[in-house]
Amino acid sequence: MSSKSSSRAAASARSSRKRSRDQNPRKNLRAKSSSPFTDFGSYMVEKNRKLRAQFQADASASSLDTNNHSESDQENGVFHGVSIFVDGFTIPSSQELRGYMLKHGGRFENYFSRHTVTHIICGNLPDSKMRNLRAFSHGLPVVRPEWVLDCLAANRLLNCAPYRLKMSENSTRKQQKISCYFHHPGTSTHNDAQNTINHDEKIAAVASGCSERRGQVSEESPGERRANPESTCMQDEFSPSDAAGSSGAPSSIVNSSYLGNEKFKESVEINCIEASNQVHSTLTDPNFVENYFKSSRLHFIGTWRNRYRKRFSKLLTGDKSRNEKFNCYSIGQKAAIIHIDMDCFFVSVITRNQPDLLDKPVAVCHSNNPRGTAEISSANYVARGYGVRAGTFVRDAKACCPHLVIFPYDFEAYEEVAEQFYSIIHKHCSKVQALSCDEAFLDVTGCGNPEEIASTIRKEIEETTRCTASAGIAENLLLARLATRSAKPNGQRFVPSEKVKDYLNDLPIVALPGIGHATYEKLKSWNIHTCGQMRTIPKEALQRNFGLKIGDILWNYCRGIDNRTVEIVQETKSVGAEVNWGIRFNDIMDCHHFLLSLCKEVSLRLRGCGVQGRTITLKVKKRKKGASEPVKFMGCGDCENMSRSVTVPVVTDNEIALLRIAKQIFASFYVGMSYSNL
DNA sequence: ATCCTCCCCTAC
DNA sequence: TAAGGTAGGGGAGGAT
Repeated sequence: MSSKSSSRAAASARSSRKRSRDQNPRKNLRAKSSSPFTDFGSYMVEKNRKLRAQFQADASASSLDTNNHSESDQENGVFHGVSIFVDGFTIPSSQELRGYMLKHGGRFENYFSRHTVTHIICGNLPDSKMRNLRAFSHGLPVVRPEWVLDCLAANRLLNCAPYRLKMSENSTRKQQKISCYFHHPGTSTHNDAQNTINHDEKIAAVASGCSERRGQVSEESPGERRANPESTCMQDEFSPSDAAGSSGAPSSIVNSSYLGNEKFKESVEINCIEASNQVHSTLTDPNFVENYFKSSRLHFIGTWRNRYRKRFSKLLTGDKSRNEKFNCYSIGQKAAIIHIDMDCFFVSVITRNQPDLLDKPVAVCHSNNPRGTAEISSANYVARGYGVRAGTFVRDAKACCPHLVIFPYDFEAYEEVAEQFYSIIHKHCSKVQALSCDEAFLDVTGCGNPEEIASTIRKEIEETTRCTASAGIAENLLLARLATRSAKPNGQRFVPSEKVKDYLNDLPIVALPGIGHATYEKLKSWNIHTCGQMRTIPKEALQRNFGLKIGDILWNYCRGIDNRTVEIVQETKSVGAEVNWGIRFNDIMDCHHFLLSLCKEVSLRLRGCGVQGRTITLKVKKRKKGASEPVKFMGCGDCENMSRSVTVPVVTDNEIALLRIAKQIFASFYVGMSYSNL
C-alpha cells in the first residue's frame, strides 16, 4: 500500500478466548475470584473511582511541594465545594483548570454526572453544542473559564452568574473558535509519558502508570483571545516562557497563555489552517479513544449488557443450572413467551417530559447540521412517516423532513430508564432474558394470563418512565418477537398457535431474525420475499446455500418453529474494543499511541469482567487502493479488512502483554508503517 | 474426525 | 463537522 493510504488505517483489537487447547471454551476465560469487579459493568465506576483517587493523590502531593498550601488550605480553598466538568476547548486548558481545582480545594470530574458536578466550564462552543449542553446540564451553571481565574485573583468564590454562557455571545465567537482548535502531532507540550514514548522502556513506564488510569489530559493549545478582556485577568503579567512549570500559584495561572505574544499568535494561525479538517481524530486528541467511547451510541448499546449484569447480578446468580431449572415446566405444557420492547427508545426518553413534541417529528442524533453526515440513531413515528429512519444521514433526514426536531444523546437518561424498565419486568417475572437496554424476553409459562401480565407491565412502564412499550405474546420467542413488530407502537398482540400459518404467510422474510442484508439479497435473487414463498424451498437447498445450521433455522423460522428457550444467564466468551471513526495516522507514533490506547481499554475491560484471555486478535482497516475520502465525515470509507490472531501460552489481561502482541501482529500486516524503530 | 484461524453475518 | 461498537454464531479450508 502507499504511504498515504497507510496513514489512513482504522484498527481494532480484540482479546478473545473462543476455544482452548482442552476444547472447553468456558475454561478459556479464567474467572478471577479476587477481581475487584464482578463483571465489566463496574468498569466505569472503577475508572471514575481511580480518577478521583488520582486527583486526591495529586492534591495531597501538591500541598506538600508548595510551601504556601497546606492540607487545611485545600479544605478551605477558594473552590471548596466546587466540582467542575470541563466541556470542550477552554483557555486555560482543562488540564490547567484541573490543576487549579487540585490546588485550591475543588474537584475535577472527568465524566459528567449531574450528581457530582456543580459547574460546567465551557470556553466557547457552537450553537448546536450549546443546545447539547443545555439538554444535559440539567440546569447546572455553564460558565466561562474566566470565572475560575477571577476567583483565584480575588481569592474567593465569586458569583458565577456574570460568567454564564449565553447563546448569542457564543454565536459571535464561533468563527474564531473553530479555527483555533488544533493539535499538531509532535508539538505536544506536556510531559505525559503517553506522548513521549519512543522506546520500550518508556512504554513500560506508561504501562505501570496506566493501571492507575490517569485522568483526561488535555493538550488543547491556546488559540484564541479571551472572550472578556475586561475580566480580571493577569494577562500582561505573564509571558509564554512561564509555560513550562505551572506550580498552581496565581502567577502561573495563565502559564501557557499566548496573550500578548505576537509570535505565538502567528504560529497558532498557521496550525489552524493545517488542522482545520482534522478536528476530532486521533491526530488532534491524545485521549481520542477514551473520549470517543464516551460519545459513541453504539458503544453504549454494546456495553449495556455488562452494566445490566452488574446492576441485576443478584437476579442473575451465574448459576449455570439456573436456565434449565427455570425452563422445566411440565412436559407438554405450551410455553407462554412475552417479548417486550420500548417504542423508539432513544427519542422517547429524551422527549418523555415534553408532551408538546408528541405530534412533531423528533430524532436523536449527534449533530443538527443540515448538511452533515451525522447518523440518526432513533426517530419517532411522526418522523418515520417522513421517511426518516435510524442510520439516515442528518442531511438526508432534513431534506425529507425540514422541520425535524433533533436532540442530542443523553446516555445517563437511557441508563436510568432502562433500569426502571428492568426493575418493573423483574418484579413481574423471574425468567427474563435481557436483549438490550429496551428489549427483553419473558417466560411466563404457568404464571397466569400472559396477555394480562403484558398489559400490566406495559402500563407500569408507561406510568413510571413516561415512555411507551409494546409487547408480543406467543408460544415461542420467534413468534413473540414478530408479534411485537405488528403491535408497535404502544400496543400488544397475542398470536395464537392456530393462527401462526396465516400470520406468517405474507410476512416479509426480512422480518425474520437472522435474515440480514446479505441473506435477504440472496433470497431476493431467488425471488423469495415472504415466509410463505420461503416454505416452498426444501431444507436441503437452504442448507446447501446457507450452511447446515442457518439453513435449518431458516426452514424452521418460516414455519414459525423456534426451539430456543429464554436464557437468563449468558456467558462472556470474548472481550474487545474497536474504533472505526476518526482514525487518521501521520506516522508510526500516531499508530503506536492508538494501539496502546486500545490495549489499555481491552486490559481494563478484561479486568472489569474478571477474565483473562490467551488469544489476541488485531483487526486493521486499510483504505482500499484508489478509494477516495469517505462520504461520512471522519469515517473509514471503503477499506480492506485485515485480521490476525495469536494464541499465547499463558492467559493475560496485561496491557503491555497485549500491546506487545498487537505490535507483532501489526508488523505482520506490512501496511507501510514500520515498527522496527520501536 | 476434530481442531484452529480467518473470515462473514447478524442483532441490538 | 462527529463519535461506523460489541459480541456471538457459524462456515470454509487447512493442519493435525
